[in-house]
Amino acid sequence: MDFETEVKSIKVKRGEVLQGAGDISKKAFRVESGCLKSYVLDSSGKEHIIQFAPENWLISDMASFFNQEPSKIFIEAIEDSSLQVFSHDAYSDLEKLNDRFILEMNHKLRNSLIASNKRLIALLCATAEQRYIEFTQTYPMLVQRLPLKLIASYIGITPEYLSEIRRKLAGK
Amino acid sequence: MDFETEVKSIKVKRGEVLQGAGDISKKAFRVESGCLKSYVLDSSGKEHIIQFAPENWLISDMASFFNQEPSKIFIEAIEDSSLQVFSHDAYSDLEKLNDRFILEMNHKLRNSLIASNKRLIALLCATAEQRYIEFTQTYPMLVQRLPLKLIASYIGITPEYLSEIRRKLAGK
DNA sequence: CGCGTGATTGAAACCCTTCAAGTTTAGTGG
DNA sequence: CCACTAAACTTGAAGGGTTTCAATCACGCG
Repeated sequence: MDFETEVKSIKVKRGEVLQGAGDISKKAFRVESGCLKSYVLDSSGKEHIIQFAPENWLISDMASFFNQEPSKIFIEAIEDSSLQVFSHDAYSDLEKLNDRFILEMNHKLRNSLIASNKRLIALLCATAEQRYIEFTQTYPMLVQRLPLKLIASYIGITPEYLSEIRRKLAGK
Repeated sequence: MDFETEVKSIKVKRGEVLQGAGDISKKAFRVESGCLKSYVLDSSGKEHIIQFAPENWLISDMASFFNQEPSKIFIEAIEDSSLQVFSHDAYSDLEKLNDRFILEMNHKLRNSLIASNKRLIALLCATAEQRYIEFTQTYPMLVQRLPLKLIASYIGITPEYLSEIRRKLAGK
């Protein structure tokens, strides 16, 4: 069993849901082209975006994928996309057989954790306006590419308020 | 060079700062007894707690430790504590020499990432009251042990407002 | 005892949300 | 390629959650 046999490529259309809350995640995705999002729904049904995944990003519900417990996260295509799909079994095998794979995964996990903590700090420390500015600096491509609505959800505010922030910033 | 030679134990007093913002982190800590916190200061100088580390927890500024870049994070003892200290060099050596160590670290990183994402989701989705209730359920020991002020900082609100939440919850 | 730190309370102010309406933009089928 | 419709964006007013500030109270420790 080698790498090739375990990883397949698929194409999905915008709006397609690859994983729903309640599922036990059996798959992780690497985006070849297009863009995905992962999100949760709060108690009032509002969507909160956890992650965007444009080209070359990995996306999965780690809690569900690694611990094989029911997911609370949705993964959905926000553009027509082409994806590599990693099965949980393939991941386990690679982890057992391939030292270099583990070390690489180690570095990816680290970087994800650093990024996650950075976002946490922003939510704790920064105002909505500061978070928006930081987002535009960190992901300039995504600002062009994504609807305002999704960016608002990512930085933790309403689209209406982001609209107001933009107007204010434009006026400077 | 083996594990023992690289890890030493130290004792620190409450209030002692083990790492300051601006430092390049050369150390990670495992708490044997006592409790540490890590935190950042926002632009107005207010403290926001990233992590508590009671017995058996690891604490470090991962961004600085792994990437050897200047830290934005403070690490400070909130009780008299006894610590194991891991140097960055020791970590690098262990990573090169010891497969089992990498795999273990892999699992720890995963769990940290899952926890970090969980907290992110709480900040995005839940009200302050819900976050406080979740905190009391997740860390019942810490609720006893820590001053309200620190818990407020951790869940991202002011001590005054947490006080109000507590009164309201007690009234039920 | 008295001092300092932490907890509580209340009032005013602020950030952000909600709701509702109107305008623009983008996707789709004829 | 245009027309139609749905979706995205903007705007404003009202309201809620949270902060700020200031004052008071409780308490552990020297």
